[in-house]
Amino acid sequence: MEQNIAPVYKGFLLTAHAEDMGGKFILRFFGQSEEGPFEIVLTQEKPLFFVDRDAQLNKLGINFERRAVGLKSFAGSAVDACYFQSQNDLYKVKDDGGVRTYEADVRTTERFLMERFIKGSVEFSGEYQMERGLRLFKNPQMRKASSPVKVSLSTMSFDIETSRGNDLYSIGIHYKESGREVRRVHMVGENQGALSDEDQGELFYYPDERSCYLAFERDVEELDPDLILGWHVVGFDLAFLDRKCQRWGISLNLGRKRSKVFITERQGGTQYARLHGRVVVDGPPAFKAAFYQFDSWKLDFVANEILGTGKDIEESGLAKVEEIERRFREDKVSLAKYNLLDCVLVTDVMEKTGLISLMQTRVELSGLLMDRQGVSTAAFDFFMLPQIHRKGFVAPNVLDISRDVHAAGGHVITPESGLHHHVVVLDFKSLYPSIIKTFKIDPYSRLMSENDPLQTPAGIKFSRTHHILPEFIDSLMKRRQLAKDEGDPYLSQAIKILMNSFYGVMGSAGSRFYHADLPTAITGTGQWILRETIEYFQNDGYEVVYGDTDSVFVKLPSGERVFDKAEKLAIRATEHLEKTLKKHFNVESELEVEFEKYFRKIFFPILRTGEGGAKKKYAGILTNKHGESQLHFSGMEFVRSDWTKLSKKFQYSLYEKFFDEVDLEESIRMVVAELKKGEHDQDLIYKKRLSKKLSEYTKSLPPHVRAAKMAEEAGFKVDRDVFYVYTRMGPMPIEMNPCDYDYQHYIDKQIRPIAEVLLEPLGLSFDNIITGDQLTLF
DNA sequence: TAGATACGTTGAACGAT
DNA sequence: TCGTTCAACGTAT
Repeated sequence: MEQNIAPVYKGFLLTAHAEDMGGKFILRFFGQSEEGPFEIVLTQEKPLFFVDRDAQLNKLGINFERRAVGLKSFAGSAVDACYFQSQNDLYKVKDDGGVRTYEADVRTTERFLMERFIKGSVEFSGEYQMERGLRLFKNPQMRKASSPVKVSLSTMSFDIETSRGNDLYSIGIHYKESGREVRRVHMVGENQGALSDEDQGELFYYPDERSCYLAFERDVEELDPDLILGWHVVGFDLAFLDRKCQRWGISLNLGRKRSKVFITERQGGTQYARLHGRVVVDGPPAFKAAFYQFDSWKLDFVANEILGTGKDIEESGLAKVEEIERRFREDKVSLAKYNLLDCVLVTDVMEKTGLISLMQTRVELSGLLMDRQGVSTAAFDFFMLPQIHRKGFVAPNVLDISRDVHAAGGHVITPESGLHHHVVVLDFKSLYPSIIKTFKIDPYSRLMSENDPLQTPAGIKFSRTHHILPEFIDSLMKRRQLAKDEGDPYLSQAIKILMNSFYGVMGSAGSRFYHADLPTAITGTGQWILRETIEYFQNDGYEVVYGDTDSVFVKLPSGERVFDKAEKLAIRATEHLEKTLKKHFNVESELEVEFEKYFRKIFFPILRTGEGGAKKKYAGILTNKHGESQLHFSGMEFVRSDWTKLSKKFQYSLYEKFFDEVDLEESIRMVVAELKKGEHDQDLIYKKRLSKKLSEYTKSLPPHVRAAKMAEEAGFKVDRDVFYVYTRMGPMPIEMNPCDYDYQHYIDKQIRPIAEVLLEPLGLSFDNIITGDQLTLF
C-alpha cells in the first residue's frame, strides 16, 4: 500500500520573533535550509505565565485561560498556568494588582524551542507557499532535528563612507557564499572611472544619496544574505542609514521580505539591530562574546593581528576623515577601493578565526539563536527550565530575585616577595564545574536537599540523588574530550564557554535560578580544596610560594627532573583529595590536579601601596621540557593596556637583565637619557577606555576623561578608547597632535615605579642611579 | 538583550593644617 | 602642603 508522505525539510534557524498582530499572536521563525530560506509562522502558541493557585488576578476585561497544572513554585505552592491571546494582554494582567507571577518574562519563542529541545536545527513538514523568494510554512509539524543541520550561511559584509558632516559618500559590499563572491561599491557623485581588474569589484555611480542607498537595499534583497557583517555596523553604519531613511520618509528595509530593521539602544549606549531572517554580526561585540581580546578594537588593528594585513589609509582621527573627503572630491576610485577593502577585511577576519562556525556551534549547544549569544543567563534558562518543569517546578521571574549578600570568591595566597627558583604551577582542571559535579550543586538539588542530603565543607546541603546540572556537565566534559580527539575546535571551545558560564549564572541576580547558597557553596568548597591541597604539599615538606583560586605554585628543591616530579605531585594531590573528600564528605571526587607550567625563576614584587608581596602579579622564566625559555608576565604593567609602550619595553628588558643577573643601573640610566633626547617619543601614548558617557563623569575627572573632553571640544568624535599623552600642559588627546612631552612625568610615572620594584630588594635607589645620569651629562 | 569576586595602582578630591 | 579616601580602570582566576 502506498502512503503519501509529506517531505520533511531540515533547516537551521536564524531569527525568532513574537508578534502581536491585530490582536492575534504569532511566532515567526526564519532560517536557512538545503532548499533555500524559509519562514515558519505559528498561530497556535500562546504567551503564558504561572500564578499561585490561590492568587486572585484582576481580569481587566481581558480574555485569558487559567488552568491548573501539576507544578509548584520553589516555595512549594501549587500553581496555575495562564494563557493569553497576546503578549500585551499578559503584561497588562501581570502588572495589575501586584500578584506574584512565575516565568512571565520567558520569551515565548524561546519557550517554544526549549520545551521541544530545538537547538537551531529543526525538521518540519507541511504545505508551503513561495513568498518573496522564501518558502513560507503556516503551522507545519515542527520538531528538533535528529542531528545537527549543517547549512552554509551566506554573508554580506558592508561598510559606508561618509563626510565629517552628515553626507553619505559610498556603500561597499562584499557578498560571499560557497562558490560565489560579489564585490561592489555604490558611490554618490559624478563618474570618475571604474575599479581596476585587480580590485575585482564593480563601481556604480548615483546622482544622489537616496538612489545610492536604494541600490544597496536592492543588493541585499537580491543577494539575500543570511548574515550581515560589519565593524561597528550597528552603532554606526545601520544607525546612520536609519537616520537618512527617516529623513527621506522611507524605512530601512534590509530584512527578509524587505522588512524593516529595528535599532534599539540599551542602557550604556550599546545598540542592537533586529530584523527578520538575517543576523547582524558586528565584529567587536561578536568577538568579545567569543572571548577574544585585542589591544585595540579598530578594524585595522584586529585585521593586522589576524591576517597580517591592514587598510590603505594609515592615518586615524582627523587625518583619516580628511583623506576620505579628499578622495571623494578628487579620486572616487581610490575611495571605492578603500571602502571595499574594509568590507573584505571583515569577511576575512571572521572567516580566518572561524567566528561564524563557532557561533553556529554555540547555537547547537545552547539553543539560543545567533543574535542572543553571550546572554549566559538565557542559555542557562534554555537548559534548566525544561528540566525543572519535568521535575514539577516552575521558576520565578528574574525581577523577583533579590540579592542581599555577596558570595565570597576564590582564595588568594600572599606570595613571599622576591626571587624564587624552580617553581612548578599545578592547577585544578575546570575547578568549579568539578565541584558542581562532586557536591551535586544545582538549583534543583538545593530544593531537594532533604532527600539524602550531602554537605559541602561550609555546611550547605544538596541532594545526593536529585540533581540535574552534574550529569549535564559530565556529558559536556565527555563531548568536549570527543571534540578534541576528533579535531573539532569550535565544539570544544563552545562547550568550554558554556561550562564556564554555569557558576557565574548561578551567582548572578540576573538569573531566575540565583540563590546565595549556590555560589557560596561553590566558592567555599573551592577555598577549602585549595587550602587542603596547600597543606598537603606543606606536610610533605614542600614550600608553596603562591596560589590563586585554582592554582598552587610549589617550589622544588632543585632543577633536576622537575617535569617528572611535577607530574607525580599532581597525581598524588589528585589521589589525596579523592581520599580526603571521601572521608570527610562521603563523595566521589571529580577533581583533577594538573601540572601546568614550570618557572626556572620567578619573581614576586612587593606591594607599592602597602606591605608584603603583591597578589596576582609576577614575572618569571617559563621553561619547557626542551629547555626552551621565555619571559612571562602576569598582572604586571607589561600586560596592562593602560601603560605606555615605553614602560612595557623598559620592563621587559629590565627583567631580562634581572633574571640573567646583568647589571640594571646602566640600562636605567640609558632609557632615561634616551627619553629626554626624544628617542622614545613614539612610545609615550596612554590608552584608556571611557566606561560611561563623557557627561557622566561628575565625581572626578581622571586624565583620560580630561583628554577626551578636550578632543570633544576641539570637534573630534570621541571614541570609547581614549589615546593621550602627557605634555607640560597636562594630558592631551593625540588627535590634537601634541608634542610638548613632559619627560619628567614619564620618568616618574612610567619608568621609576617599574625600576623601583626591582631596585628596592637589591638595596639600590632609583634617584641615585638617575643622579649618576645627570653627573655624566654635565 | 545583565556570568562572578579578588586585587593593585593611579590621580582626583577632600579635609585638616 | 600633606595625608587620606575614593573613583576609575584593567587584570587574574
